[in-house]
Amino acid sequence: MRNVLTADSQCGLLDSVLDTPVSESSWTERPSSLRVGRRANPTRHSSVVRLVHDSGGIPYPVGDVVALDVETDGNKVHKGHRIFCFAYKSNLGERGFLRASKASFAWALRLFGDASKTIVMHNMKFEFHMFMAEGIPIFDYFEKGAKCHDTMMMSKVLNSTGWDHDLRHCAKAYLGRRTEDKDEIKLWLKENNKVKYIRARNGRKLTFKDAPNEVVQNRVMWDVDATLDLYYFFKPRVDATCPTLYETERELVYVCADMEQHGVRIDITRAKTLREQALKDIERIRADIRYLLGDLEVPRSKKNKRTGVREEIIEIVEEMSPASNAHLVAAFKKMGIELKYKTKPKKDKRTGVMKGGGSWAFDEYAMIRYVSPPIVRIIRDGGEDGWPAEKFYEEIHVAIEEHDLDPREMLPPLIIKWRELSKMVSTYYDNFIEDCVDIEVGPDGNEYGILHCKFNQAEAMTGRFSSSEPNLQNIPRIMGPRECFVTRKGRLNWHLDFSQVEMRMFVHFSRDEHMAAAIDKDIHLYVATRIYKKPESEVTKEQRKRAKGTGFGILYGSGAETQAETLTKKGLPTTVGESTKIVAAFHREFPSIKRLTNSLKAELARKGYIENPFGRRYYIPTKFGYKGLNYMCQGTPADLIKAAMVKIWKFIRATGSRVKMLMQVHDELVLEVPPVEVYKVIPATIQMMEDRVSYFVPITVDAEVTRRRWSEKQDPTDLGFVFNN
DNA sequence: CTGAGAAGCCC
DNA sequence: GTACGGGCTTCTCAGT
Repeated sequence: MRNVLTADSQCGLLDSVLDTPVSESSWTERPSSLRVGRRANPTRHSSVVRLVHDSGGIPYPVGDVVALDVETDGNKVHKGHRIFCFAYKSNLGERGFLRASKASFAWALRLFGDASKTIVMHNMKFEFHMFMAEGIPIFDYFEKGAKCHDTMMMSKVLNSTGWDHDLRHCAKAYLGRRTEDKDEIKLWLKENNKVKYIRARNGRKLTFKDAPNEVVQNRVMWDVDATLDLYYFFKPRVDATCPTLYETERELVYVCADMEQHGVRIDITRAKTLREQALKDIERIRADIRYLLGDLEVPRSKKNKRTGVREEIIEIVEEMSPASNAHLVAAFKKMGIELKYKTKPKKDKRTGVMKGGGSWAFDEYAMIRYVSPPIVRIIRDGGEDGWPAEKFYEEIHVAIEEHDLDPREMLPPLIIKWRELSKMVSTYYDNFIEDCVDIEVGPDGNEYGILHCKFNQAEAMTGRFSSSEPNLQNIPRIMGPRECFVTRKGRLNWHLDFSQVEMRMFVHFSRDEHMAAAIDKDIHLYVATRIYKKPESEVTKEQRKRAKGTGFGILYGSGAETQAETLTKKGLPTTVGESTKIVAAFHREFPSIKRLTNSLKAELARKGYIENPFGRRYYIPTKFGYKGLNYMCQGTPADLIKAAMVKIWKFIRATGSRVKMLMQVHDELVLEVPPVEVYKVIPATIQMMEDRVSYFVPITVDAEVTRRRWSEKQDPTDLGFVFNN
């Protein structure tokens, strides 16, 4: 195994670092609770790997560029995971490996506060969280001019359409590093986690912290080494192509870190109540289905290991699972429903290659086609309005009776409801209940907690954020989950959203005068008047819906077939012939769109990429040129809101405001505001988000406010707030 | 234990 | 000839 600490030492400073004696006490200060795979006395191999000890006198780097990386016992700071060691390497070749201790954090404090240093990290938001948990005031230092750089964000802005911006991929792609060394620690964990008695002894899975010193050191030194080299690789390229975009993303890391750290407040009791209710409903549906179906005979195929021949085994299933395709096939067959619809192959996101498809389909659209109109109507209405299970249930029974339908028609709607409910439980309620921290009991006796999610800056190709662990960007608009999101005590949550922003971008890039004139009214209605050549008063609701669907379809680059399918799925039965006509009419009325698409394709062919107004480049393979329009219309608002977030965050901090940013949902920003600050902050914020001059149509912001629950979002004027711009 | 496929939630 | 944009999570199943 290569020892990174003693390899290629380039200067005397390094030697002085390495010669620092390892004190016995520094190791006993924070003894690991574990001795797994570790030598009893680490000092014994200090002749092999010499350490910068953590008992004071840690050498401070002379080099002005310092790469930093931490190792932790988990990746959730709010769950108590902490740094157990970290490492650095400077541009002068100085390196060090530090165990977590008062002294080493004091060292880090000095470094982060040192405006003469450039600190380089890969995914620095993580380091920020971890060092802030140790008391290092990262945000204050930002304001005092400390410069932290993030090679992950550099990678992202240089290649927004790339997927992998983690250290492993960057080091491999840009530095030609071999990644086997980096994986050593993972392999160690994998091996040792397999050993049951080791896990049993500790009562938990092993983490990086449990790995032997050498393994940890090799890993963290590999990381800082790669990070530093990546910085020098990326820096000139960023400076040459997109310095402003990078600066926004870099500063935005602080904003995201702040949002993630603050978190949103959850009414845990409400989540528990809703969960219980959903489970009750599920139980009832389960019983009904059981009554309908009885036992199911489900064929299973297994390959014989020896012969390689497929064997069919019949499994008797008493309780079917609505998520199991095999169960559904058996259930439909038993009900005597002839299976008709198969799943379609889907494009692999990365390669664009068609994958999958060919199984029997049981998604909602397929289900709807198996039942008669009264049931379809209930499924549709119930879905749109978010009926409680009880009502849904009643309606189905009534419909069966009134229309004298075959009771077997109950199966599809019951499955749909079952899936919907279990989705609510496992994706939303369960996570709300389990992931909350800082739990407290409110004056109403309810339990409240804080939910921290991740906002990822380097995931979406267009430049949007994504959210995960848990994802706060896909909370259902109807039904229970939004009831669980509550304001903090003495705060209002303000939801500021860009109005019709994708459509506005559409108009901006196409320079369509007529659409521009209608954008502040009802754009979809206007499009309908043009497509159908009718005055507004004669446009039906359906026609408007079709026009709206067509607008989005074109924005997404879709053809007539998909349009027809999408509209039909949405309850507007449309043939391919009809949709072809509508799409043609759209292009006839708004020829600027075709021109725009073509010019973007031409730009792509010429340069190999297209670039949005913020300098974000999309390297799109030519065959995916149809995506260009969408990337521009989706990516531009993404950068617009990112820039606004940085401005707003700086404003909040500069004015000593107590406003906090809570979350971002693509075209919407949620701020937590003390009532006394509403007039000071909200108009200013809206102004920072809006842009009434740079675009062909003004970019405007709508505000809504929640006093208590997200599900009860209101118009601010209804609460007595009046803004006159 | 992992990966693929299906489903379903958001903008 | 080509075809609906961008995300995340959960569940099941089959083969490792």
